[in-house]
Amino acid sequence: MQTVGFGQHDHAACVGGGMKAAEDACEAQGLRLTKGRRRVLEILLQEHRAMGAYDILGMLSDEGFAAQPPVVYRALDFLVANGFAHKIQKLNAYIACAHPGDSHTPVFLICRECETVAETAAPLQSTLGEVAEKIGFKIENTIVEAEGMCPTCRDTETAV
Amino acid sequence: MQTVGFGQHDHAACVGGGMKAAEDACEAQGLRLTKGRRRVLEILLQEHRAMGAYDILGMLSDEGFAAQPPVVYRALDFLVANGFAHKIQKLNAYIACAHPGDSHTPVFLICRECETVAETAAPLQSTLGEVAEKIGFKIENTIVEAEGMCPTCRDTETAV
DNA sequence: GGATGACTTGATATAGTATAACATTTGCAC
DNA sequence: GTGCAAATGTTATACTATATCAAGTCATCC
Ligand SMILES: [Zn+2]
Ligand SMILES: [Zn+2]
Ligand SMILES: [Zn+2]
Ligand SMILES: [Zn+2]
Repeated sequence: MQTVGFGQHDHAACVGGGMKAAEDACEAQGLRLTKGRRRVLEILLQEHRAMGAYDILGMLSDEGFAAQPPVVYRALDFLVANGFAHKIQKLNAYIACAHPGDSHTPVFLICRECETVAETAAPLQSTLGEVAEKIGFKIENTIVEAEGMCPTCRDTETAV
Repeated sequence: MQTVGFGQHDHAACVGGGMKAAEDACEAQGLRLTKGRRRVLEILLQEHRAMGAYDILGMLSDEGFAAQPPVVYRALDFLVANGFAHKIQKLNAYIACAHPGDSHTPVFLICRECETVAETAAPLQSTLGEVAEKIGFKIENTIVEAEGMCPTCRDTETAV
C-alpha cells in the first residue's frame, strides 16, 4: 500500500486490474493491444498520475524503445479512444482510467497546487443531456474537469 | 440579425453589451481595460466563435498592431482571469463570454463537425461540489465541455 | 515637481504539444 | 500466397504557449 491520488490503495492490484481490463476488452472487441500500446498503458498505470506525452516518450526512450512523438501519440489515441486512458485537457496530459470496463463519464479533480488528479464519476450527465437536447444539440462525450485544492495541499497550506 | 452559434440573435447588441459589461466591471474593480485588451475582446465578440490565439494575432497584425504572441496571450489571460472570455480547452481556443456580468460556471457545447461553440449554464455545480468535499477536495473552478453534434450539422448529416 | 513602486507593454528567443506525410511491415481473410 | 486493412517506422513540420529582460505608463506620497 502507498499513497497515490488522494488516498491509500493497493497499487499492484490497480496496475494488474487495469491491464486485465484492457486485455479483456480488446479480446472482446477484436482490438489489438500491441507492444507499444501495452507498454504505454503499463507506464500510465504504474505511474498513476497525469503524464505528458513527452514524459512517456522519455521513459520509452530510456528503455531503448523506438521513440518518436508519433509512437506515443498513436498509442495514446488508441488508449483514449477505447476508454483505457483519458486526456486531461487542462494539463495537456494523459492518465490511465480508474474505472476500466465500466462505461462512464469521468470527472477529474485537479489540484492546482500539486497537479495531482483524481478520477471520480459524473452525477449529472442526464441533466446536461436534456438541457442540450432542448436546443437541438446531441452530446456524445462530456469532459468535466474541476480545479481546486486536494486534501494534502489544503493541509500544507493551513499549516503555513 | 444573423446566424451565430446555434441560433439567430441581434449581434450588434451582443457586441455592444459585451463591451459595456467589461467596461463596467473594470470600472467597478479598478481594472485597466487597455488598448490591446480592449481590441482582443472586441475581436472575440465580433467574431462570436472560438478563436485560436494565433488567429487573433493574425488579425491584430493585419491592422498594423504590434503583434507578437505575448501580446495576445497577455490580453487573453486578462480577459479570462476576469471572466470576459473563456478558454475552450478542447480546442485550444478562446471565446467571449456569453453571459458577462453574471457569476457563472460555463458549460460549452462543442460541435465535433464544425467546431461551433455554444455557451450555456451548468445545472450541476452544487452536486459536484458535495461529492468532491466528501473526499476533501475543494473545487474552485469547474470546466465542462460537451462534444457532439450541433443542430445544423445534424440536419446536414441526415440529409446526406 | 520628483521619487517610488506596481503594473503594463515591447521585443527576442525558446519551450512544449501535436500532426502531416509517406514508406514499410504486420496480421488476418480469402 | 495474394490482397487488403491496420499498425509501425521515420523525418519533418505545424501549432500552442511561456521565459526573460528592457522600457514605458500610471497613481501615490513626500
Ligand atoms: Zn494505483
Ligand atoms: Zn475513466
Ligand atoms: Zn461565460
Ligand atoms: Zn456543427
